[in-house]
Amino acid sequence: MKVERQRARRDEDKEARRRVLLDAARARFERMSYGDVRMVDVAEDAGLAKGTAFFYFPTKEGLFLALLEELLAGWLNVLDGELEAGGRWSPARVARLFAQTLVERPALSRLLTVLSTVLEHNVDEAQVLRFKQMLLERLGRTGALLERRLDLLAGDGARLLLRIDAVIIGLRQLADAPPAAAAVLARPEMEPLRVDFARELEIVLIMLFAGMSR
Amino acid sequence: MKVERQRARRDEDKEARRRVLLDAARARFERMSYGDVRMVDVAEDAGLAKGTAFFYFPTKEGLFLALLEELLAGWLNVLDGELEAGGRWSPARVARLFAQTLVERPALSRLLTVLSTVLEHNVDEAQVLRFKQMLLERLGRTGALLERRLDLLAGDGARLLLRIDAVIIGLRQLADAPPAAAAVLARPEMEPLRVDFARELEIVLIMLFAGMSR
Amino acid sequence: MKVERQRARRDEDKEARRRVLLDAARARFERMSYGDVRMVDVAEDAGLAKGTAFFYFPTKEGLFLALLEELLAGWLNVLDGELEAGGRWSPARVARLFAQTLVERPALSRLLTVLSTVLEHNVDEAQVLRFKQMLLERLGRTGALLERRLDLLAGDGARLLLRIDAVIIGLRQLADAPPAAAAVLARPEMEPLRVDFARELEIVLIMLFAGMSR
Amino acid sequence: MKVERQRARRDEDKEARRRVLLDAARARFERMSYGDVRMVDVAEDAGLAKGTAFFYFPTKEGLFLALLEELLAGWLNVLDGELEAGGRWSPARVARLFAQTLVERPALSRLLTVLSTVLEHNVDEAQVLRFKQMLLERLGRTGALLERRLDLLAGDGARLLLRIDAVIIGLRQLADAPPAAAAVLARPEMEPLRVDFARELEIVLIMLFAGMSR
DNA sequence: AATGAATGAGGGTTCATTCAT
DNA sequence: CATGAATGAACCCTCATTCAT
Repeated sequence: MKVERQRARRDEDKEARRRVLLDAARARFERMSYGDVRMVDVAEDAGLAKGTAFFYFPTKEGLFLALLEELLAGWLNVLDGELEAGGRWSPARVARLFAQTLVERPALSRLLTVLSTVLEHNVDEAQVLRFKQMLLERLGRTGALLERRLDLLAGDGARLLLRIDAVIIGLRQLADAPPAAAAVLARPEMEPLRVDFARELEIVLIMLFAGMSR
Repeated sequence: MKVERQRARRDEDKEARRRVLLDAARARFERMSYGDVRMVDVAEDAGLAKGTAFFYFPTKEGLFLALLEELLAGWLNVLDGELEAGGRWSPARVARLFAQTLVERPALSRLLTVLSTVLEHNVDEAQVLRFKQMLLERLGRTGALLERRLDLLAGDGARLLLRIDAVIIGLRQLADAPPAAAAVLARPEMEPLRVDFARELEIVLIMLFAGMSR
Repeated sequence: MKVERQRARRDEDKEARRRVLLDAARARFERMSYGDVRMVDVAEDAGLAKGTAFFYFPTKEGLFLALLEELLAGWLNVLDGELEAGGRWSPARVARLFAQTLVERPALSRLLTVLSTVLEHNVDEAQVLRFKQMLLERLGRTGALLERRLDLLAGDGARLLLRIDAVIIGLRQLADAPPAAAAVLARPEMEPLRVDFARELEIVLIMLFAGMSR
Repeated sequence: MKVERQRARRDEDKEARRRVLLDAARARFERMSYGDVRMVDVAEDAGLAKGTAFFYFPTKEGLFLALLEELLAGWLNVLDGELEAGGRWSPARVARLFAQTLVERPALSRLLTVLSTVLEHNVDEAQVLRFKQMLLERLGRTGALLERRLDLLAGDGARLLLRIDAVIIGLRQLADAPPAAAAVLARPEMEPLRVDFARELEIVLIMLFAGMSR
């Protein structure tokens, strides 16, 4: 029990600890709901004691907000990379890009879902500010690429991304049915109410793009 | 202390009890978050004891799911009434109709937000079934009207409504910023991240409609 | 585990529950420090579940403040009874009365010790008010008796009782040495620093009385 | 971040470190309760890292016990100086001396209050022994002066000081009302329960002296 | 000596839900 | 039906202390 792990003295070591914690948090979150993830478990998965986790992240919300920040930035990086790459871009291709990359990142869309309902509570303004600033900047950057690829008016890109965000959040919730709901939706007659996240996202995005083009 | 209130013997009396409970629940929910609403308070607002509330609604989630059911049906009724009424219908007018009627029903969109994350947990399958069946039917009905007013293909109406649902959920969450987030968003440079629910909903719906027309 | 005890419906039954909880609290407190007493244990000693204890007392502090209130009132009752009884009263006899009755009530003086440091925190003003009002009234009553028995000026009785309270608190703390201190005090040369609560209280009270007489 | 501060090699340097820590501890303690003072803050106020503080003082209790030791010795020094100085000494003058010098040292009386309840826990016997020996000796010295000034029997001085200690502790606690209690005491009718530390101490000491004189 | 990561015990409180009366 | 006791799971975070570096 007293097996104290090697101490992280250097900044890079500390960064490594954050990494492990973030990874552990994501791993758990991918298997269960936010509420079911317990800090003790995340810490232990990371090979640390409970208190140590709080040394690196001020609160549970802070930990997951940081995770969201990371996942979001990573995703936007990928989007940027793709969008910058040459080739012909149709709205459909853009939509597919969004849908596919998101399917590969289930934790991301699910975290977006709890951002305003959970993560932004019990986190100090400073961290929220940092998050929003990152968001603002990245929305601008990716938005600009979108404007080019979708032939939008200047400034419409970021706005569109915000709307895409809303659609992601909404569809994710519709698609993630709890057990009881899933059972009901399994009935044949309920087919019209079933939502396949990726498929539906792609469709709605295409609709959105069509509606936004000049 | 032990003054037992009059008992509801007839079905209509019992129905009245449910009414009062639902109204009390809505009133509280309009002033605070779902988590902050306590069953004791709802019961007492309704002039009943805590235990009695559980006689009429099996769980807290059940109570609010019933409330959502009611609000949703009421809202769709209004939509139906409007959409059936004559006059010329442009996508913009439909969008405005949705946005305006929703603004008048803040509890509705906020409940939609917690439907899959909260309400459908801890509720028996029977109630979920009832809810979904109602939803299915109403989506069909209102969907048909939409098809007419927006000149959609047969069957697209219900699908569109589901997508509208997603947009409502997403925008509502983006618009409802917790204190810390609200403070950050108040900064001038954060303007691009601010979301006005009604305004944005109207815009997105118009985009959606445009993208869906044949 | 689900052995639900009989429910206290009538007020007298509820009063009985409070009794049991207060007794359990006192029993534990007599064996250990305030901090070491855990609510779970008190509840279980009382044959109740943890949550039930909080039904009867809002906080741990509230429970012990109620206990102090009771012990204090009981003690003052006894004092009143004795002081009212005929006979000749010398300051020494009064002092002895205080000392002896307090020795029989170890929990009382120890609770007085934590009153302002612990109990009056985390208790709502209403309960504090109730306590202080009781104290005020009882100080007046017992104070009047003291005036008669010690031949004091009118009004000096209550004031004297407050001072006695201070002395009780101070001596109790000096007398209750923690292990490490007790070990040191056991050394022969430390004799001058040892304090026997009852003995010392009696002496100091006599001094106080002497200094207060007209 | 890793800027190691200069090391204290010579004994006088180490002594200086202790000084700074004690001063920092007192400064914090004067602004908040013992429990609210955090070791990290004390250390940082002293320009040291948390761990370093524990190098100079084994425990938090140890730090504050050392502080009490110092304050107490300083106070007794002052008392001695005054009592030794010529002039005529009445009990009232002695009482005033105690009260006034204590008012100038709020931390002292408040620390006396937590001596047996907190400080003497979690401190090794050696430190307690040192403290008690100092106390014993100083009580003897100051006691002797008191005997002279108050015309007491030989040996009564130290005993009296112990009793004064008790009175200080008790009155300090009665005088320091927590918020809720302070609010209640502010009511006009509660006047009889209000305690002004200095004023009351002076009075009680005079009573004590009167009661002790041969 | 100095540092600051690492540890982990520690506990009161809320509230949905149940069920004896 | 109504009531309101009774239940008990659930849980984050602080902070004194240790000790690897």
